[in-house]
Amino acid sequence: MILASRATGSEGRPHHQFRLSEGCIALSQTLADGRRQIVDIVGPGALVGIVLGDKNRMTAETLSYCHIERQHGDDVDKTYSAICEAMKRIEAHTVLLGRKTAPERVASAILDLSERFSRPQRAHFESPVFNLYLGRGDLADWLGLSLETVSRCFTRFKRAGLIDFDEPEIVTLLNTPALQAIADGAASA
Amino acid sequence: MILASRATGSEGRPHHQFRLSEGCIALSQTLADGRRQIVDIVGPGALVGIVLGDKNRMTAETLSYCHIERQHGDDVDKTYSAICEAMKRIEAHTVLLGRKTAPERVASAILDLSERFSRPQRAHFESPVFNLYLGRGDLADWLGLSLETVSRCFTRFKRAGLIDFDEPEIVTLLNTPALQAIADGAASA
DNA sequence: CGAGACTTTGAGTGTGCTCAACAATGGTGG
DNA sequence: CCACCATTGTTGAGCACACTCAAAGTCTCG
Repeated sequence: MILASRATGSEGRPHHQFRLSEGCIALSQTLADGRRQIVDIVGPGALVGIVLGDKNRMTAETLSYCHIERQHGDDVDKTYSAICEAMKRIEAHTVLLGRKTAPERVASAILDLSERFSRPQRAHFESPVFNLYLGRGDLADWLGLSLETVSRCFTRFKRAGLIDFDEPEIVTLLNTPALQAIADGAASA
Repeated sequence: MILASRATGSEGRPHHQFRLSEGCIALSQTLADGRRQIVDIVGPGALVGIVLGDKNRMTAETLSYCHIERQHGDDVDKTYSAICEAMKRIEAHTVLLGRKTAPERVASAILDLSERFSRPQRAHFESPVFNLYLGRGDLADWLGLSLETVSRCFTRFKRAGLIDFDEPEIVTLLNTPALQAIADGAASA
């Protein structure tokens, strides 16, 4: 499912924004020969169409059922803090893409998505379980890797007892600190 | 030379911004083991310290003599369009880091910097000459490559007659369309 | 049951990295 | 002025990580 990608004009501030209240959206760009890069994964609470000028053509793709609410643009403080969040995400992702190894990228992605999409836990002692809305191919296009490399990292983490999954999209975190160490580049693999 | 990296608090909009009127600044982040990623290169006209919350610790480093002016934060439209520009830059850079090859990255960087830092041309027929404010190492940290790879790409472009330089920081564009084709992934090398 | 989409796994290759030596430049002090 | 050192850039050899190509397995859906 493809959403209209332009929510605002080329300059000036937009008159209203759209807030994603539920679901998951991928914003991506594609090179001439088909190489695709997912620039941001938008989760609940984030604004959609923040700075979509007309220079950068961006494709927005829903990865689940989504619910979007209109938010008035004159609530400047809310808009500003949402932009802050988007900036921080993309800045962190820049470091990931420029300087992290494949396992580090996958670990970072798992932790990031788990924080943003984990289901409410039933008991405090249960391991966090969450739904990757992205398939292996989408993860690859987000993390700047190939599909196969992503898959290999997942099985590696599974064999190492850091995560578990039966269906490839439903992941259980078994050892969050170890994953965090890998994501930060402090552990080997 | 290191600037103070926080120009705004953690949330809400800042009361004033700083506009770079002259010079060049690199914004970077560093991993625990020293790997560095330059997240953005700020040129004349751009805002400094846009979304520097306290979560993402960002280092700002001047690469030349700089002149910075205060700009009032209540000029919302100006601020907003500057944020737009910053977003577009970092989004394009995300594609570069995630999906482009080394020569494509270097060609993109040369073109980007030439647009933002080229000296006024004396005659219309002269080839554009500009100053890379970044050294090879900084370019590497910006483009997610190693210093040596950046250097090799430069000499490759030089040998191919696409650019020229005697001092490694002062570059002349000899064949902009060919560079553009490489940057876009439409030409082999 | 077969078609299609997605994932996993393997084998081999290549791009870009690491390690290393050398050259060019500029600043400092004898 | 030149020797000395630090810094930066260039170039080469070899390697490794991640990619490409390929095949087989799983699941859903018609």
